[in-house]
Amino acid sequence: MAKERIALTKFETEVMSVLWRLGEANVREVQDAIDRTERPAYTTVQTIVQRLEQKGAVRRTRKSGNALYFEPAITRKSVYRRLVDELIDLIGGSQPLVAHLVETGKLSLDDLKAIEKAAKRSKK
Amino acid sequence: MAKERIALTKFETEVMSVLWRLGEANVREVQDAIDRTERPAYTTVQTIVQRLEQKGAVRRTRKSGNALYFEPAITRKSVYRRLVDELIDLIGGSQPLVAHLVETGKLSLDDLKAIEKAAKRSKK
DNA sequence: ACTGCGCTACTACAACTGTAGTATGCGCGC
DNA sequence: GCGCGCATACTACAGTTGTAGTAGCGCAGT
Repeated sequence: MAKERIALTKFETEVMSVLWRLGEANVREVQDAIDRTERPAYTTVQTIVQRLEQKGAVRRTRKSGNALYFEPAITRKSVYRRLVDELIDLIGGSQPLVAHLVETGKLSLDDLKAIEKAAKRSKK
Repeated sequence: MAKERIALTKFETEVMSVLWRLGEANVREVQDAIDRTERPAYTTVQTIVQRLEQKGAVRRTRKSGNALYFEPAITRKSVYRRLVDELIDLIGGSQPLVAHLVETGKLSLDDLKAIEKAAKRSKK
């Protein structure tokens, strides 16, 4: 699957990032992995994970002690695609998006070259 | 100004896009310019414009008949920057973002080259 | 001057989000 | 075998967002 049209909020996406990184985790581990000055309460993270479960974005894998473990049920790529598509829509094309990145210094010409090279390599 | 940290929703951004394009418009014109199968009600657009006004993203310019005209009070670039920054944060860097674009075919190598060229030109 | 129609201003509201508390259950250590 | 403590399940709630209705005012044409 991973094709599902699941819409994630910002925070939900953040939690998914953690799960993609860790592969599998319980709520406590997710909370610990969240990188913020003001870390959300345990139950807050829990709620998010629950919502993700309802949406079908994560699934339970096992139980250790009385703690549940979760893993992603959708791919990082499918989520990124969605986010990127939305932004492209808003900005009006991927070219303008990248142009904007370059203009604002978020991306250097060297970066572009590196990406090009990598792309060429993987293409063939 | 245009430096303001104004957060816009998707729909608000859509309306801003129209205003950036038209330069100035009344609610009716904005509604007409919105490109959707299911066009929102006049009053819906009106509400959004009002919220944008409250947020300081647009300002009234004049009155014609009894219709108000609005113009953007923040720049396209500042809004894009915000959106892009958020996405980059989520994805973890602008390089991965562009790489993703290339991978998923949203951007061709030729596009990259074109951008590079344009960037080089404007740089000097 | 009057009236009708369009526009604004105000109000409403349900769904979604971020945030967290409470209650209860269950496994582990003693 | 029992209780402690952490985890879960459920509930709550305010702010935001998309969506739109209604009331009423003020131009524009007669």
